[in-house]
Amino acid sequence: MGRNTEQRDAIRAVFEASARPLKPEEVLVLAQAFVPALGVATVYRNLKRLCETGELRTVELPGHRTTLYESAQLDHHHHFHCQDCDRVFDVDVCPGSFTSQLPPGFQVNRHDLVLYGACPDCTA
Amino acid sequence: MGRNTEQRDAIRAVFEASARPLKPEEVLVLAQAFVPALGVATVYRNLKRLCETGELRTVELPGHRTTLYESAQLDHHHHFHCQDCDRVFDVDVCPGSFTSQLPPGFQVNRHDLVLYGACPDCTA
DNA sequence: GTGATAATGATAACTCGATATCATGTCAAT
DNA sequence: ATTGACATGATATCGAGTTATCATTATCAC
Repeated sequence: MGRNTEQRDAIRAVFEASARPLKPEEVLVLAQAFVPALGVATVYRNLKRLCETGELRTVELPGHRTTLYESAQLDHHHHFHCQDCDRVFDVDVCPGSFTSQLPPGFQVNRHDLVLYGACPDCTA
Repeated sequence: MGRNTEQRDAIRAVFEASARPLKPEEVLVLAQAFVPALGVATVYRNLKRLCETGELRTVELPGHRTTLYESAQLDHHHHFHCQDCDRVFDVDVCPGSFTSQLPPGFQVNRHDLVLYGACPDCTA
């Protein structure tokens, strides 16, 4: 169980080359540069599998109808969502912990921050 | 243009009584306590309308496939999502703007912050 | 190389939130 | 009370995203 296929390698390559989380649809298009005949089903199958093996992780962004995926090896970071082109970028800003500013009893394990606005391509 | 209906009043009442953002489906069920025959289409029509009149606003939360709605009279705030009981709380913390910390060209209009952890009830 | 079988690709089918349709009901100005 | 425009409710429809089906292909242990 677990054969290596060129399709899966293509999908891995796509995530190594990407600076931002990707939708399944984007993965499909990008990976077709390596394997033109790649099909949708294979993309979904492999995204699921690569998450199970810990190579990828899911990213859930507000307002996005679909789940995005990114390499699981990335450091803690947040996301910038361009309201014009709808792409999502990784950004390094982080507001830090909030536990001290919350009412007693609230314990923060994790936080998600999403910035919305215009990316450099769309500002121009 | 603009008649008052008991359906719309019921939907208003639901939001006044709610301490958290609601899905259209939740609004439907809750408002049916006032108007049992209330239909889905009416909920969607009125959510849209109430947003246009400025009474409600939309809230987008990660992991939610649908748009949520809340009263527009609430001050700027963020949300705390309890991972145990799955409830969403309003919290007053705010990380402020980030534009200065971003690469040039990124322009921030808005941000969403979601904290995940345990609420007072679940910490005990 | 061979063969068992895992993986793929094309496509149909499904999910589910949201919208469109349209006959019926209701609000409110008169 | 009348009436016409607006709102409603049941249902069909839409559409994006995802999954299921299944015949075909490709991987890899041997």
